[in-house]
Amino acid sequence: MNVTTIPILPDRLDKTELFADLPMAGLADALDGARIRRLEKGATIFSQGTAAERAHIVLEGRVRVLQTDEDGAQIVVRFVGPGETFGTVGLFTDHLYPAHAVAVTDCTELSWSEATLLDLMARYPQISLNLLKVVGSRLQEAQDRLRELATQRAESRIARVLLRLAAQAGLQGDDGMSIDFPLSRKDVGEMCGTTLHTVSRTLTAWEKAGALETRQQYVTIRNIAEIRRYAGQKTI
Amino acid sequence: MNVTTIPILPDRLDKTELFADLPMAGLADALDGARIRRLEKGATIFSQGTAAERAHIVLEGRVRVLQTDEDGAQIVVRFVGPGETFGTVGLFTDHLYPAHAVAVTDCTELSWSEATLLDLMARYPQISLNLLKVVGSRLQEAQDRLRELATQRAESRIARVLLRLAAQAGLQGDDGMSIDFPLSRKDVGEMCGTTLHTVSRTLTAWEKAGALETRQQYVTIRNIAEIRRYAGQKTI
DNA sequence: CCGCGTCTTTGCGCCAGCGCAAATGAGTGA
DNA sequence: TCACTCATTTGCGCTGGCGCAAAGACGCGG
Repeated sequence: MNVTTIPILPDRLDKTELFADLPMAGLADALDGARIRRLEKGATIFSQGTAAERAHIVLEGRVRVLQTDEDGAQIVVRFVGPGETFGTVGLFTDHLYPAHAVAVTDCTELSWSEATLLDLMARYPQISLNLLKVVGSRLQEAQDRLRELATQRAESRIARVLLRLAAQAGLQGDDGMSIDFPLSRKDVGEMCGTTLHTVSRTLTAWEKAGALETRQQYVTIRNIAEIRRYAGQKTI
Repeated sequence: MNVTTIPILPDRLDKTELFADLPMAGLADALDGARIRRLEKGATIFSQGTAAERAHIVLEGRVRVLQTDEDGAQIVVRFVGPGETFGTVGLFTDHLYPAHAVAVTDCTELSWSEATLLDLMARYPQISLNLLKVVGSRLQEAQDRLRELATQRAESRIARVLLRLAAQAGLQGDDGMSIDFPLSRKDVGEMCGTTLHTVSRTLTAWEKAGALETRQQYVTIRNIAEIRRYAGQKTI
């Protein structure tokens, strides 16, 4: 391990979902068993259906997690940002990754083998609780999305995707809140069960209404209250 | 506690998702802290948005878990059967039940207070692993449903709901596999994001094709291969 | 055995948004 | 700077299945 990075890391681990609220010894042990990697934009971290052997955390950058079905249809499960955990569910179920993970930007990633993680969990039970909280929150979010997809129209689902991304990865600037990673119309469509065409039409309309601004692959929300209005809109 | 029920229960607890693979002492401890209840058909077990204070297991009968949104739109999250856990995610996230739970048939239910469960988890780490497996599986299933809802047509989603229910609650009879609890067209619609009308039309068509039989609130699959065919069907 | 509430079926019209297609614009590597 | 690739926009026609409405069918309680 690189001497210069060691002093920084325990502190950063403490700010991750998985290792929050651990005693210092636990952070040190966790670091000890970690593998650290730099990933270039576009790199595949793991593929759907392959053996799930490691638990992962993003330290820097952004990772897209997506599922494919037999017909080639894709959905974006989520974007994973600094401090967030991904690729762990498979360790506790069928030992297969249920999705693909790809670096959207250059990333720094930490990971632990299954044996190391189980050992850490046995020694520091807080990790189990953290993991339950993570998986539980993901489940609640998935169920919210299911309800949206089943009951809301495309426009309001698109608005909700933007709000969710802004909450997770929004940078407040003086011209509004911008989402800090490249996000195509196709990504948004695959996050809310519609086509890139519908997303494009909708965003163009909102841009004309002054609620947001877009550059290629980037979105800035100018008027978040307006977006909330689109999101909350009844079917009527 | 009733003397006659005690000798039976440790054995049955061992067959639940949550307490599988525990040492005998753990089963006894778990039983010790459990509250057992009989519930009549139609009884509400907990309501969405109220404080989540207990973890639940169905011993007998069937429970419907459903979510409502502000507009009154509903979705059925799942049907919970014997041995299965429900209402636990809230304990690890925001301490609110994320859904309603209602007895579909007369039920026997066990439950544990949060403090008791945490204490059991500390003493028997296997419980944490079991819980992670349960929540992880639910998450995977939710994500599969999301993908279906986003990419498949109504007919194939209806077929998949039937297959899932048959796998979970199917009784093999000589005339086919029947789902062992009352299931209305509305339930099916709310499980797969369509209306009871579309479900009715679709099931009628399948019944005419000889793939299944329905009585009021009950479905028997006569030809499961045919249903799989409907499920796997491309968009074309 | 009758009445009533609930579940189910079925007809009909309509429209949100998909599928297809093509043009334009932005970013990148040589 | 040019060529090429990928993202985005926009037009147009079509249709799955929703919304509405009303008429059976079932089963339960009295």
